Amino acid sequence: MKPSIPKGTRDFGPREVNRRNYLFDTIRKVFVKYGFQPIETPSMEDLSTLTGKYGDEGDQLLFKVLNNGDFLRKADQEALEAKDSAALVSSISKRGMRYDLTVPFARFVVMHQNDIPFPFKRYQMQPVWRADRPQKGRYQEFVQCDVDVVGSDSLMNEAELVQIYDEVFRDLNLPVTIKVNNRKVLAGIADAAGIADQFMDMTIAIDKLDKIGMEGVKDELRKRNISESAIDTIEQILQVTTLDELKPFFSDSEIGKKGINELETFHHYFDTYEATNTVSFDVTLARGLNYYTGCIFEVQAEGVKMGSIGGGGRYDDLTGVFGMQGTSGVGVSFGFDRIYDCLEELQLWPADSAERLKLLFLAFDPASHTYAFRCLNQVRAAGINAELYPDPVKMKKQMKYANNRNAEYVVIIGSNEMASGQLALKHMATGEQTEYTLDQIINKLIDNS
RNA sequence: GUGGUUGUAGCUCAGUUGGUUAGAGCGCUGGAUUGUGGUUCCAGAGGUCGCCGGUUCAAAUCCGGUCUUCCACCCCA
Repeated sequence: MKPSIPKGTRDFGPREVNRRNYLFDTIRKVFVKYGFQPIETPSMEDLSTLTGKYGDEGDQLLFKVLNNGDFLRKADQEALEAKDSAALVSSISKRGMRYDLTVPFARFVVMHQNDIPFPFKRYQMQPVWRADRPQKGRYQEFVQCDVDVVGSDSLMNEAELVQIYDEVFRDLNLPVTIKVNNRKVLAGIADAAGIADQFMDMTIAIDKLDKIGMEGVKDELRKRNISESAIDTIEQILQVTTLDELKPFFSDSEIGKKGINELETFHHYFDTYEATNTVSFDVTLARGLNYYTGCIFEVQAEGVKMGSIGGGGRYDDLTGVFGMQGTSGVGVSFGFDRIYDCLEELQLWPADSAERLKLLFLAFDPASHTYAFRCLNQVRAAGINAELYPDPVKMKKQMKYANNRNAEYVVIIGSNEMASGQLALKHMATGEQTEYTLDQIINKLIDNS
């Protein structure tokens, strides 16, 4: 048979994995510096944990795991008869692949509430799965790196999370824009326009401003049955670029005022930090997931055509659905694979991101091959990563392997070297070759590593 | 989920209105060079033309289906 892998999934070779590890390490280092602790959760969750958390579209994108055994016999026979897939699902699938890391985290917090300290600061870097139609930067299996704080209402957390964004992308040399808004400000806009009941329709429309422009947004609002007078108000508000300009619109909206107040408090903390990247208030930022209730964030890479590479915000009561009321959380997510794609496109990989082979031994004949093997063990005992070409074949072939492995040094051993104990150490990049004893070689490689 | 797009050697791609044995560059293997890689020269291997079916004397080429890729929606990381 011809081998293949499912759509939207990828294999990663040594080159990719080395680079992915560099990216993991860079992100993790910042998470740890800010005091976050790692957790991991299973790839599968009970389907009941996942369904209904991401809206109707999200539910459709959930990968469901078929029950084992004779699942059709136990299936809902009515639904089966009627070919009603939606109704059938719950009787033939009790598990699903996780869709993000936030909902499993909420489940984790509730299940382990007696074992974890609050506020609980956790990070998590694991794959998630979505049955989306793949495109560039859009996969069915991809990794998210999440940091969340649960059990603290302080806006200091928001400030720290944006700092984490800034530091990670600074360390990666990837210039980004971090957009900040607040869900309560959006509610205030709906208030000001007198359409509080059409809040969702309004946010969906204005979220598209970047893409379809002001006229497009107005059309979209009309399509969603929003009145002309409300559209006028919304249009005026969308021109706003600072919090102060926004205030007059919210004179009668308590929630709007609260939103502005939260953003001001956020800045009170955040402005003490010197950011490398652009951090800007953006009234049009809405973000889809409906569980956000406070500040919201989104990260856009500069100079790459790519969807958002990160997003997050505050949710006042995410653990509520699992029976733990009144616990607030705030968190942000890094779109690992999209960031990888950006770094790839902009060629931002550090030169040493690949774990290169330090030293490769090459031998001319069987006798020197065994001799080289003894040398190899001494070198490894000193902690230097090294290999011996497994057979004393033609030197050209062995040298070629050294090139392919990107070996930094080779040591060539034949009868002469065995007799004198002086080994030829060759630096592959320069071609320079000098004779040393094995001890000298070990010292030299330890020094410059 | 809707509409479109793509698929030919390991990789990047040619391939005429349907017409002999499907090509190139790079890579790979061997040799020039019996103790030294990246350059050069020579030779060689490697393809069920994504898959299944149809039309035809004849299909990489036309038609249908399917899978995959990418794009626009939708949504999002």
